[in-house]
Amino acid sequence: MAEEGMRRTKAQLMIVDLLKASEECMTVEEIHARLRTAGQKVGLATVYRTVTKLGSYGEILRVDAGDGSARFEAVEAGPDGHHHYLICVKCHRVRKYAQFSQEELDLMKRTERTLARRFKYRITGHRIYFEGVCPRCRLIE
Amino acid sequence: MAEEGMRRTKAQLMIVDLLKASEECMTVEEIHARLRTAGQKVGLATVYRTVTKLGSYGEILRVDAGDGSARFEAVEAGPDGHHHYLICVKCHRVRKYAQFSQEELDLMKRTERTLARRFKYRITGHRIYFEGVCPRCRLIE
DNA sequence: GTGAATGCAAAGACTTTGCAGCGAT
DNA sequence: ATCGCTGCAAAGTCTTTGCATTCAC
Repeated sequence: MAEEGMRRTKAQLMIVDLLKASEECMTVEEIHARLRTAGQKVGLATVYRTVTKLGSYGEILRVDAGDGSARFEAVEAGPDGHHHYLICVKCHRVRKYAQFSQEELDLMKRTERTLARRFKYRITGHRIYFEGVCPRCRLIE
Repeated sequence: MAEEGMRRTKAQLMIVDLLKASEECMTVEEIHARLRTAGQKVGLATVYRTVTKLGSYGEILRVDAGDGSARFEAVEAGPDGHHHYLICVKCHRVRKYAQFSQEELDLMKRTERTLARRFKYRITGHRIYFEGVCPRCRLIE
Protein backbone atom coordinates (compact mmCIF):
# COMPACT_ATOMS: atom_id res chain seq x y z
CA MET A 1 0.00 0.00 0.00
CA ALA A 2 3.09 2.22 0.05
CA GLU A 3 2.82 4.62 -2.84
CA GLU A 4 5.30 6.00 -5.31
CA GLY A 5 7.62 8.46 -3.63
CA MET A 6 5.84 8.25 -0.34
CA ARG A 7 7.79 8.14 2.89
CA ARG A 8 6.72 6.14 5.89
CA THR A 9 7.48 8.53 8.70
CA LYS A 10 7.44 8.16 12.44
CA ALA A 11 4.40 10.44 12.78
CA GLN A 12 2.41 8.37 10.30
CA LEU A 13 3.30 5.12 12.02
CA MET A 14 2.33 6.48 15.40
CA ILE A 15 -1.00 7.72 14.13
CA VAL A 16 -1.89 4.47 12.38
CA ASP A 17 -0.79 2.39 15.35
CA LEU A 18 -2.86 4.50 17.67
CA LEU A 19 -5.93 4.10 15.49
CA LYS A 20 -5.38 0.37 15.10
CA ALA A 21 -5.22 -0.06 18.84
CA SER A 22 -8.45 1.82 19.42
CA GLU A 23 -11.92 0.34 19.47
CA GLU A 24 -13.28 3.77 18.77
CA CYS A 25 -12.83 6.10 15.87
CA MET A 26 -10.85 9.15 16.92
CA THR A 27 -11.06 12.82 16.09
CA VAL A 28 -8.01 14.72 14.93
CA GLU A 29 -7.92 16.50 18.28
CA GLU A 30 -8.04 13.21 20.16
CA ILE A 31 -5.22 11.73 18.09
CA HIS A 32 -3.15 14.84 18.60
CA ALA A 33 -3.79 14.96 22.34
CA ARG A 34 -2.99 11.28 22.81
CA LEU A 35 0.31 11.56 20.99
CA ARG A 36 1.22 14.66 22.95
CA THR A 37 0.36 12.98 26.23
CA ALA A 38 2.55 10.09 25.17
CA GLY A 39 5.39 12.54 24.90
CA GLN A 40 5.43 12.73 21.13
CA LYS A 41 5.53 16.20 19.70
CA VAL A 42 3.38 16.03 16.61
CA GLY A 43 1.75 19.10 15.14
CA LEU A 44 -1.98 19.26 14.62
CA ALA A 45 -1.42 20.05 10.95
CA THR A 46 0.55 16.84 10.60
CA VAL A 47 -2.34 14.83 11.98
CA TYR A 48 -4.68 16.50 9.49
CA ARG A 49 -2.26 15.86 6.64
CA THR A 50 -1.76 12.25 7.67
CA VAL A 51 -5.41 11.28 7.88
CA THR A 52 -6.03 12.98 4.56
CA LYS A 53 -3.09 11.40 2.80
CA LEU A 54 -3.47 7.89 4.19
CA GLY A 55 -7.18 8.32 3.63
CA SER A 56 -6.57 8.73 -0.08
CA TYR A 57 -4.67 5.44 -0.04
CA GLY A 58 -7.43 3.68 1.85
CA GLU A 59 -5.31 3.09 4.92
CA ILE A 60 -7.43 5.38 7.03
CA LEU A 61 -11.18 5.81 6.81
CA ARG A 62 -13.17 8.85 7.74
CA VAL A 63 -16.34 8.38 9.76
CA ASP A 64 -18.90 11.03 10.62
CA ALA A 65 -20.62 10.84 13.96
CA GLY A 66 -23.62 12.75 12.69
CA ASP A 67 -22.68 15.90 14.54
CA GLY A 68 -20.20 17.14 12.00
CA SER A 69 -17.12 15.95 13.81
CA ALA A 70 -14.86 13.86 11.64
CA ARG A 71 -13.47 10.70 13.18
CA PHE A 72 -10.94 8.28 11.79
CA GLU A 73 -10.09 4.61 11.95
CA ALA A 74 -7.24 2.55 10.55
CA VAL A 75 -8.26 0.10 7.86
CA GLU A 76 -6.69 -3.34 8.04
CA ALA A 77 -6.09 -5.05 4.71
CA GLY A 78 -8.60 -7.62 3.50
CA PRO A 79 -12.26 -8.16 4.30
CA ASP A 80 -11.58 -7.95 8.02
CA GLY A 81 -10.97 -4.26 7.62
CA HIS A 82 -14.68 -3.59 7.25
CA HIS A 83 -16.62 -2.40 10.25
CA HIS A 84 -20.05 -1.29 11.22
CA TYR A 85 -20.55 1.33 13.89
CA LEU A 86 -22.35 2.21 17.08
CA ILE A 87 -22.76 5.94 17.49
CA CYS A 88 -23.69 7.45 20.81
CA VAL A 89 -26.18 10.25 20.26
CA LYS A 90 -25.15 11.83 23.56
CA CYS A 91 -21.35 11.88 23.54
CA HIS A 92 -20.93 11.21 19.81
CA ARG A 93 -18.32 8.57 20.34
CA VAL A 94 -18.12 6.01 17.55
CA ARG A 95 -17.54 2.39 18.50
CA LYS A 96 -16.61 0.08 15.66
CA TYR A 97 -17.36 -3.62 15.53
CA ALA A 98 -16.78 -6.40 13.07
CA GLN A 99 -19.02 -9.16 14.39
CA PHE A 100 -21.76 -9.05 11.83
CA SER A 101 -23.60 -12.12 10.64
CA GLN A 102 -23.33 -13.84 7.31
CA GLU A 103 -27.00 -13.06 6.88
CA GLU A 104 -26.25 -9.37 7.11
CA LEU A 105 -23.44 -9.57 4.59
CA ASP A 106 -25.58 -11.55 2.17
CA LEU A 107 -28.46 -9.15 2.47
CA MET A 108 -26.22 -6.16 1.93
CA LYS A 109 -24.76 -7.75 -1.19
CA ARG A 110 -28.20 -8.48 -2.56
CA THR A 111 -29.40 -5.00 -1.71
CA GLU A 112 -26.42 -3.51 -3.46
CA ARG A 113 -27.35 -5.32 -6.64
CA THR A 114 -30.97 -4.22 -6.39
CA LEU A 115 -29.99 -0.60 -5.84
CA ALA A 116 -27.47 -0.67 -8.66
CA ARG A 117 -30.22 -1.79 -11.01
CA ARG A 118 -32.89 0.52 -9.70
CA PHE A 119 -30.88 3.71 -9.43
CA LYS A 120 -28.14 3.07 -12.00
CA TYR A 121 -25.35 3.51 -9.49
CA ARG A 122 -22.13 1.55 -9.52
CA ILE A 123 -22.11 0.52 -5.86
CA THR A 124 -18.74 0.25 -4.19
CA GLY A 125 -19.63 -0.35 -0.58
CA HIS A 126 -21.86 0.41 2.32
CA ARG A 127 -21.75 1.99 5.72
CA ILE A 128 -23.98 0.98 8.58
CA TYR A 129 -24.38 3.00 11.73
CA PHE A 130 -26.54 2.16 14.69
CA GLU A 131 -27.49 5.09 16.82
CA GLY A 132 -28.16 4.90 20.49
CA VAL A 133 -26.91 5.72 23.94
CA CYS A 134 -23.63 4.16 25.03
CA PRO A 135 -23.21 2.40 28.38
CA ARG A 136 -21.32 5.32 29.84
CA CYS A 137 -23.96 7.87 28.88
CA ARG A 138 -26.80 5.60 30.04
CA LEU A 139 -25.52 5.99 33.57
CA ILE A 140 -26.08 9.71 33.53
CA GLU A 141 -29.35 9.77 31.62
CA MET B 1 -44.66 18.94 16.24
CA ALA B 2 -44.95 22.66 16.89
CA GLU B 3 -43.21 23.46 20.15
CA GLU B 4 -43.99 25.77 22.99
CA GLY B 5 -43.54 29.36 21.93
CA MET B 6 -42.26 28.49 18.52
CA ARG B 7 -43.35 30.45 15.47
CA ARG B 8 -43.88 28.94 12.11
CA THR B 9 -42.31 31.51 9.82
CA LYS B 10 -42.21 31.88 6.08
CA ALA B 11 -38.51 31.10 5.95
CA GLN B 12 -38.99 27.86 7.84
CA LEU B 13 -41.87 26.79 5.63
CA MET B 14 -39.91 27.50 2.48
CA ILE B 15 -36.92 25.53 3.70
CA VAL B 16 -38.96 22.51 4.75
CA ASP B 17 -40.99 22.56 1.54
CA LEU B 18 -37.85 22.72 -0.52
CA LEU B 19 -36.36 19.76 1.32
CA LYS B 20 -39.58 17.76 1.08
CA ALA B 21 -39.67 18.27 -2.66
CA SER B 22 -36.11 17.12 -3.14
CA GLU B 23 -34.98 13.55 -3.73
CA GLU B 24 -31.57 14.56 -2.52
CA CYS B 25 -30.34 15.85 0.77
CA MET B 26 -29.22 19.45 0.46
CA THR B 27 -26.37 21.45 1.91
CA VAL B 28 -27.01 24.75 3.63
CA GLU B 29 -25.42 26.51 0.68
CA GLU B 30 -27.68 24.69 -1.76
CA ILE B 31 -30.79 25.55 0.21
CA HIS B 32 -29.75 29.16 0.43
CA ALA B 33 -28.89 29.39 -3.26
CA ARG B 34 -32.16 27.76 -4.32
CA LEU B 35 -34.25 30.13 -2.25
CA ARG B 36 -32.30 33.11 -3.54
CA THR B 37 -32.72 31.97 -7.11
CA ALA B 38 -36.42 31.62 -6.44
CA GLY B 39 -36.45 35.27 -5.52
CA GLN B 40 -36.67 34.76 -1.78
CA LYS B 41 -34.26 36.78 0.27
CA VAL B 42 -33.26 34.49 3.10
CA GLY B 43 -30.02 34.94 4.97
CA LEU B 44 -27.53 32.13 5.24
CA ALA B 45 -27.63 32.39 9.03
CA THR B 46 -31.37 31.80 8.93
CA VAL B 47 -30.87 28.60 6.99
CA TYR B 48 -28.32 27.44 9.54
CA ARG B 49 -30.61 28.35 12.40
CA THR B 50 -33.59 26.67 10.79
CA VAL B 51 -31.93 23.33 10.11
CA THR B 52 -30.53 23.35 13.64
CA LYS B 53 -33.78 24.27 15.30
CA LEU B 54 -36.07 22.03 13.28
CA GLY B 55 -33.39 19.38 13.61
CA SER B 56 -33.80 19.45 17.36
CA TYR B 57 -37.52 18.82 16.89
CA GLY B 58 -36.91 15.94 14.50
CA GLU B 59 -38.45 17.73 11.55
CA ILE B 60 -35.15 17.95 9.73
CA LEU B 61 -32.42 15.34 9.72
CA ARG B 62 -28.74 15.89 9.21
CA VAL B 63 -26.87 13.55 6.90
CA ASP B 64 -23.13 13.43 6.32
CA ALA B 65 -21.88 12.60 2.88
CA GLY B 66 -18.60 11.30 4.22
CA ASP B 67 -16.66 14.32 3.01
CA GLY B 68 -17.53 16.53 5.94
CA SER B 69 -20.28 18.44 4.20
CA ALA B 70 -23.51 18.43 6.15
CA ARG B 71 -26.67 17.79 4.19
CA PHE B 72 -30.27 17.94 5.32
CA GLU B 73 -33.58 16.31 4.57
CA ALA B 74 -37.11 16.93 5.79
CA VAL B 75 -38.56 14.13 7.91
CA GLU B 76 -42.16 13.18 7.23
CA ALA B 77 -44.13 12.02 10.24
CA GLY B 78 -44.55 8.29 10.80
CA PRO B 79 -42.54 5.31 9.64
CA ASP B 80 -42.48 6.60 6.07
CA GLY B 81 -40.10 9.30 7.16
CA HIS B 82 -37.23 6.86 7.38
CA HIS B 83 -34.82 6.67 4.47
CA HIS B 84 -31.66 4.92 3.45
CA TYR B 85 -29.14 6.66 1.25
CA LEU B 86 -27.03 6.40 -1.85
CA ILE B 87 -23.91 8.51 -1.63
CA CYS B 88 -21.88 9.33 -4.71
CA VAL B 89 -18.19 9.11 -3.86
CA LYS B 90 -17.36 11.46 -6.74
CA CYS B 91 -19.80 14.37 -6.40
CA HIS B 92 -20.89 13.60 -2.80
CA ARG B 93 -24.54 14.04 -3.57
CA VAL B 94 -26.84 12.08 -1.30
CA ARG B 95 -29.88 10.41 -2.84
CA LYS B 96 -32.47 9.17 -0.40
CA TYR B 97 -34.82 6.26 -0.98
CA ALA B 98 -37.51 4.53 1.00
CA GLN B 99 -38.02 1.33 -0.96
CA PHE B 100 -36.40 -1.15 1.35
CA SER B 101 -37.65 -4.65 1.87
CA GLN B 102 -39.40 -6.07 4.87
CA GLU B 103 -36.47 -8.45 5.13
CA GLU B 104 -34.13 -5.51 5.60
CA LEU B 105 -36.29 -3.95 8.27
CA ASP B 106 -36.61 -7.24 10.13
CA LEU B 107 -32.91 -7.87 10.01
CA MET B 108 -32.13 -4.40 11.25
CA LYS B 109 -34.52 -4.84 14.15
CA ARG B 110 -32.96 -8.14 15.07
CA THR B 111 -29.47 -6.73 14.75
CA GLU B 112 -30.40 -3.83 16.98
CA ARG B 113 -31.43 -6.24 19.71
CA THR B 114 -28.22 -8.23 19.34
CA LEU B 115 -26.08 -5.12 19.52
CA ALA B 116 -27.97 -3.75 22.49
CA ARG B 117 -27.24 -6.95 24.38
CA ARG B 118 -23.64 -7.29 23.27
CA PHE B 119 -22.51 -3.71 23.70
CA LYS B 120 -24.96 -2.49 26.34
CA TYR B 121 -26.25 0.32 24.19
CA ARG B 122 -29.83 1.53 24.15
CA ILE B 123 -30.32 1.53 20.38
CA THR B 124 -32.58 4.22 18.98
CA GLY B 125 -32.17 3.78 15.26
CA HIS B 126 -29.91 3.07 12.35
CA ARG B 127 -28.51 4.75 9.30
CA ILE B 128 -27.61 2.92 6.14
CA TYR B 129 -25.57 4.43 3.36
CA PHE B 130 -24.55 2.78 0.15
CA GLU B 131 -21.53 4.28 -1.51
CA GLY B 132 -20.96 4.28 -5.20
CA VAL B 133 -20.85 6.35 -8.33
CA CYS B 134 -24.05 8.05 -9.41
CA PRO B 135 -25.38 7.85 -12.99
CA ARG B 136 -24.25 11.37 -13.74
CA CYS B 137 -20.68 10.80 -12.56
CA ARG B 138 -20.47 7.43 -14.31
CA LEU B 139 -20.68 9.27 -17.62
CA ILE B 140 -17.50 11.17 -16.95
CA GLU B 141 -15.51 8.41 -15.27
C1' DG C 1 22.04 14.45 -1.23
C1' DT C 2 17.27 14.98 -2.66
C1' DG C 3 12.78 15.82 -2.02
C1' DA C 4 8.85 14.42 0.98
C1' DA C 5 7.08 15.36 5.58
C1' DT C 6 6.96 18.29 9.57
C1' DG C 7 6.05 22.30 12.73
C1' DC C 8 4.49 26.57 13.28
C1' DA C 9 1.80 30.37 12.15
C1' DA C 10 -1.02 32.65 8.91
C1' DA C 11 -4.89 32.15 5.80
C1' DG C 12 -9.15 30.11 4.46
C1' DA C 13 -13.67 27.88 5.01
C1' DC C 14 -17.51 26.90 7.55
C1' DT C 15 -20.72 27.94 11.41
C1' DT C 16 -22.45 30.52 15.28
C1' DT C 17 -23.70 34.69 17.65
C1' DG C 18 -24.94 39.76 18.94
C1' DC C 19 -28.10 43.10 17.97
C1' DA C 20 -31.66 46.04 16.07
C1' DG C 21 -35.77 45.66 13.31
C1' DC C 22 -39.57 42.72 11.54
C1' DG C 23 -43.54 39.91 11.95
C1' DA C 24 -46.35 35.80 13.88
C1' DT C 25 -49.56 35.03 17.47
C1' DA D 1 -48.19 44.47 21.96
C1' DT D 2 -45.24 40.70 22.83
C1' DC D 3 -41.30 38.12 22.04
C1' DG D 4 -39.45 34.85 18.60
C1' DC D 5 -37.27 35.08 14.07
C1' DT D 6 -34.53 37.41 10.60
C1' DG D 7 -30.69 39.74 8.28
C1' DC D 8 -26.34 41.38 8.48
C1' DA D 9 -21.83 41.52 10.10
C1' DA D 10 -18.60 40.24 13.49
C1' DA D 11 -16.67 36.50 16.11
C1' DG D 12 -15.63 31.59 16.61
C1' DT D 13 -14.13 27.04 15.12
C1' DC D 14 -12.24 23.86 12.32
C1' DT D 15 -9.08 22.82 8.46
C1' DT D 16 -5.72 23.89 4.98
C1' DT D 17 -1.61 26.10 3.32
C1' DG D 18 3.16 28.61 2.92
C1' DC D 19 7.73 28.21 4.17
C1' DA D 20 11.99 27.00 6.34
C1' DT D 21 13.74 22.91 8.52
C1' DT D 22 14.10 18.02 9.37
C1' DC D 23 14.41 13.41 8.12
C1' DA D 24 13.49 9.08 5.17
C1' DC D 25 15.30 6.80 1.40
